[in-house]
Order: sequence, then C-alpha cells, then structure tokens
Amino acid sequence: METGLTTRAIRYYEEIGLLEPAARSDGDYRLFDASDLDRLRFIKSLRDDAGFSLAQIGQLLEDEAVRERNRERLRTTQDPVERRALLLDARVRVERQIATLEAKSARVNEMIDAARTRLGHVDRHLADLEAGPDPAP
Amino acid sequence: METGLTTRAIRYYEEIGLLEPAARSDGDYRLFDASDLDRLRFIKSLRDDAGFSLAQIGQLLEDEAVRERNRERLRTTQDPVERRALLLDARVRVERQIATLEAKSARVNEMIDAARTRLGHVDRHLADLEAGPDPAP
DNA sequence: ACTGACCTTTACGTGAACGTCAACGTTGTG
DNA sequence: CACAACGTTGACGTTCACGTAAAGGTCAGT
Repeated sequence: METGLTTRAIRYYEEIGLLEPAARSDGDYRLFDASDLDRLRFIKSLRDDAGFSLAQIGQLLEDEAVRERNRERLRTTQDPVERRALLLDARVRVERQIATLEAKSARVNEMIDAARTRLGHVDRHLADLEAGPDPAP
Repeated sequence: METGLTTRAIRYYEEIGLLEPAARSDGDYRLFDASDLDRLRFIKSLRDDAGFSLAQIGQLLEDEAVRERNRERLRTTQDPVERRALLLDARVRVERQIATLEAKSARVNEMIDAARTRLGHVDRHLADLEAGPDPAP
C-alpha cells in the first residue's frame, strides 16, 4: 500500500471505529482521497514513530473531532455560559493531551541525551586511537 | 508493588530474558535491591511513558550491556585493530539508537506544538469571552 | 470472453504482554 | 503455634493488533 499500512490493518481500524468507513467504488473497493491518505499516514506515524497504542490514537483523534464539533457549536451559540463551558471542556482536553505528550517527550529526550553522551565518549576514544596509537601509560 | 509492576510482569520479563533472574531468599522469594528497583522503574517508564515495546527495551538494555562488556574488553586489549573494531561497533549501535529516538521525539514534539497552538486558541477565546461578552459583529 | 492480478468478507490463527486460577510454600503477627 | 497474608510455579485465559487462508467478486489487458 501507498501508506505502508496493510489492507487488513485499515479494515481493523474501521472495525474498531478509529476511521470512518472509507468511500466505496461500484465493485465495493475502498477508495481513498488525498486527505484519507494523510490521515492514514498520520496514524501510522503515531503508531510507529511515537509509539502510541491504537486506543491512545483514538483518544487523540476523537479529541480532534470533538474540537471540530465544538468549533461548530461555538459559532452557532451566543449564550456566554455555554460558550464558556465548551471552551473549558476543550481546555481540559488539550491540557491532558499536552501532559501525556510531554511526559513522553521528556523521557525520550533524556534517552537521547544519554545516547549522545555515549556517542561522544566513543568518538573521543576513536580520535585517541587515530592520533596516538598506544600512548604512554 | 513498589514499582507499579505486578509480580507476573516481572516474572515475564525474567522469562523473556529482559531481566537477569532476581536474587532469592531462603524461601525462594525474589529479592530486589535499590538498583534492581531503579532498573524496574526505568523499564516501566520506557514502556508507559516512552511507549517502547519490550523488544525495543530489550535492544536498548542489551546495547547498554554490550557497551559495558566492550569497555571491559577495551581495557584488556592493546591491539589497535581490535580497539578500532570495538569502537566502530559501539558507534553504529549508538547512532542507530539516536536515530530511533529522534524520530520518536520529533513526532511527539510536533504533536505538542500542535496542541499548544490549540491551547492558545482556546485561551484567546476564553479571554475574549471574559473581556467583551457579545461584542459587535 | 478470458486470464491474472487485484479487491471483498468471513473466520480462524498468532505473537506480545501480561491476567488469573490452582495448588502449594513462606513469613510476620497475635 | 496458628493463621492470615504474602510469595512461588505451572498452566490456561485474555486483549491487542493484526496475519492468513478460503471462497468469492472486480478490473485491466488481450
């Protein structure tokens, strides 16, 4: 597949409600437009690169969807109380997301720093070897 | 448990060789010292926070172990050819680790940025609501 | 119209990462 | 020393995220 995902994986994502069922051709073939492909690539990246479970990906995508719906609702209501409620709800969702993501980022960055330090050590040893093979004890 | 891991999980990690079998008491109870607990917490963090699979965690830990052994070997050999080989091997390992980690970090940071932007929007809307409820169209 | 290469669903299989139960031993506490 | 509350090892069960075969339909090319 174009996206690196198998047909089976896409079907599974539809089954568990991670994706809206794709459009179909006359002969029941799934049809994907450019935005569908973007979405699929995004999911794959979250899964492979960021290491999220499908459940977490679902949460993130659903929060996005909720946000879309809330934007719509924000435009159609003038009631300040409801507007405030919608916005506070949105704020809670986004802050929760950020906290989750930052915990992950912090841990990964710690590991990158540690690895960089190791790389530095290795390179220093290599340079030593190049410069002065068998130096004085 | 102290670490948030269940007994079963720890047993499983021993089974698959992720951990060296823990020390045992007279009655065959597992005994953990402080460094064992650190190690367990580290694994849990990699799993939960960073989202690595146990296989990946095993790779990272094994690379660490290989590095330890190589350090030992480096101290005991003077042959520049072997020293160079050991160091180049170490370099490849570390660079592969860094690449993996940076891909993950980049993706996560993208998502954090996106989330922060959303949070900014939400806060601006909330501020608008606070300042001027029902402004002129 | 036919072939081969695609797609479809249904349904069972699989590997990872444990959970859970049974049967039993150990250890701290009254 | 009794006993409740912990631990131990099998061994089977479960959830997630698909893989894979079976039985068929579809589409492009000849």
